[in-house]
Order: sequence, then C-alpha cells, then structure tokens
Amino acid sequence: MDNVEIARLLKETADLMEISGEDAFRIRSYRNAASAIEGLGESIEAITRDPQRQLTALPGIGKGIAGAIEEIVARGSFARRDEMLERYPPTALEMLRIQGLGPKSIRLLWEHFRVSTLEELERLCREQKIRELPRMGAKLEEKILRGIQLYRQSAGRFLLNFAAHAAEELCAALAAVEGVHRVTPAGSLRRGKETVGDLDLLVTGEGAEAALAAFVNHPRVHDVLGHGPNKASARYGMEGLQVDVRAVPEASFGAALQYFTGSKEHNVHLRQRAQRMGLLGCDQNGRHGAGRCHDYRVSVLYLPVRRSACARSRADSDNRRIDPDGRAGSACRRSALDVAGAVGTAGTDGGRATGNQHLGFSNLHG
DNA sequence: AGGCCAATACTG
DNA sequence: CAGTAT
DNA sequence: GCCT
Repeated sequence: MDNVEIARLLKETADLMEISGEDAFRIRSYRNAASAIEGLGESIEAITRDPQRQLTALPGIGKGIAGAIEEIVARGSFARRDEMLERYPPTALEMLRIQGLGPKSIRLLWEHFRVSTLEELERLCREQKIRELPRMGAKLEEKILRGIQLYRQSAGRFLLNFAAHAAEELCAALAAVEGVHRVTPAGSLRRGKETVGDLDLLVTGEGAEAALAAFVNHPRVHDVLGHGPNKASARYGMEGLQVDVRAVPEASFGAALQYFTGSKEHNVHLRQRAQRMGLLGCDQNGRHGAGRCHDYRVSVLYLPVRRSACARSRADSDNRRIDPDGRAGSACRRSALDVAGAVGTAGTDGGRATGNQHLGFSNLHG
C-alpha cells in the first residue's frame, strides 16, 4: 500500500467524522497524520513491516493512528472507516467537494432526505425542497446547483500543473529514443487550459515507432489501452492520466499539431471557414494535406497567427481578421518542449492561470 | 492535564 | 447566531 | 487523536 493511498483513507475518514459531528481536534489529528505521511520520503508500509521500527516514532502519529495504519496495511481499511462508511452514503465525500456544502449541511441533508446521490441532490434543489430546512434558502439551492455543475466539469480531469509535469517527463523519455525527431504536446495542455482531460503527444522521425514502445514501457506508464505502429494509449501514474502518443510523418507535423491541438470546436469552426472559402474540394476523407503550413490560417484562411489555437469562442474567432500591424503573438518564445510557447497570448479563455511561471509559461501577461 | 491557526466576509 | 469559504 |  502506497503512502498517498494510506493518507487518502485517513483523510476520507476525517471527512466522514466531520460529517458525523465528532470532536474537531480528533479529526484534525487524522488530517495531520495524513499530511505527515504524504510528505514522508519513505514507505510507511515498509516501516510497518520492519520489526525494528515503530510508526509512533513519526511526528503526528501516535498509538491510535499507528493501529489504524497497521490495519490498513493488513486488510486495506480500518474499523473507524468501516463504521463511517456504514453510516453515510458513498457520495457523502463527493458532496463535501461541492462548493457551498459543508459537513453540517450534508449531515442535515442526509438526516432529512436520505440524499445518497448527486442526482437526488440536484432534483431536491430544482424542486425547491432544500429551503424547507433550517438555515437553507433559495440562494443556497442555486449555489448547490452551480456547485454540482462545476464538480461534474472537473471530474476526471487533471490540473494543468500535473499534466505539464507528466508531459515533461514523457517528452524527455521519448526524445531520448534513437531516431526521434520531435516530441510535442498537443491537446488542451498545449492550449493552456486550467484542467486537462487527457494528454496528447506527437512524435516524428524514423524512431517514432520505437518511441511508442518506449512509452508503453516507461516505468510510470501502465494499463496499456492500445499499442500499434501509429498510436499508443496508456495511463500515466497512480492518478491514471490517460496519455495518447501519435507517430506522425514529418511532412504532416504542422497539420497534425494544428489538428490535435484543437479544440474540437475550434477545428470544426476552422473547417467551416475553409469550406466557405472553397478550399476543401479535394479533401473529402478528413485528411490534412497542408503539412508544411502549421500557420495555414494566415496564408490560406486569412486569420492572424497566434501561438496557439486558444480555444476561443467562434464569435471571437470570427472577429479576428488579420490586421495590418500584424501584432498578434509577437512576444512569444518556445521552450524545448514547445509547452511554454504553446500558450502565447492567452486570448479569451476565462480565468487565466496566474503564478504558473514554474511551468515555463513565462509569456502569460496578466 | 490541557492546547490544538486566526481573522473576515457572506448567507440564511 | 451557525455554517461555509477565503 | 497527538503533543508537551
């Protein structure tokens, strides 16, 4: 059992205890122990199995939690946690993660309505039942509804920060393969979105196929979903970020990068524009012939070059004809991994990420 | 035995 | 005032 | 619950 996993069980239990209204200081102890374990550079399980050592020697871990940890290592859970899971619905922890709902409200909701799923919660809000409870009103119903939407949007996605680090590590590994020309992140990572659903990497060069093999054999890559000569997909890290690596001919690199950077909506829009301009006649099968011009928007579609297709709205895109000054995206540089330069002028994406210099996004001006 | 991060704003 | 968030 |  992994340290992070053990810490997670402890934190979950703390959350449930909070819902059940137990002593706040005891709860804090669970959380303190969890964070101590996360920050430990050494395997807790190994310590547990070593008769020479004692868990209670670690700061934040006393007799009680040491016992819990031993139980976790032995059977994957511990008494306190089992008891809590028995008392509250499985979604209790999810509910805790939606904005505007805290432990007290969740408990109240459970006591009165036996809400056990987000769908039920959503329905109660719509049917205006929430306001029947003390200290809850129409405003909270709205807030919960928004919170649920937000929660669903972020579910299964990963913070840009995490994806960027994964990309950096994988790119370095693949670039080291003999005969690989370039390895470039595409997709929403390249668009600089705050969260990323999966990671797309493009590889060129005669070593591309070997790079796919290196990818699926990478130590932090597992659960290979598919592996052919042109594409491989697998999951990365314990978090299970899905990564797709595509081998593309050098000649198609530009078009491929454009296409796989997306967004999908953006591509649809570009395509419609091209269609309108009568440029698609010879291209029924969805292939992209214009390999040499990554920036075919400028040369063919008369759109200004920006360092990325930054997922702006189509109306916005429509309004950006090229302008004579040609001042679009002039101050951009490219990092070795093509991650930094990918973001460029961040356009109209809502909520620009700030403080991300450590990712190499040096050109975010905000 | 007794402390454990604190201050502030918004909502109901 | 109680609960939640920052 | 943990720590002093």
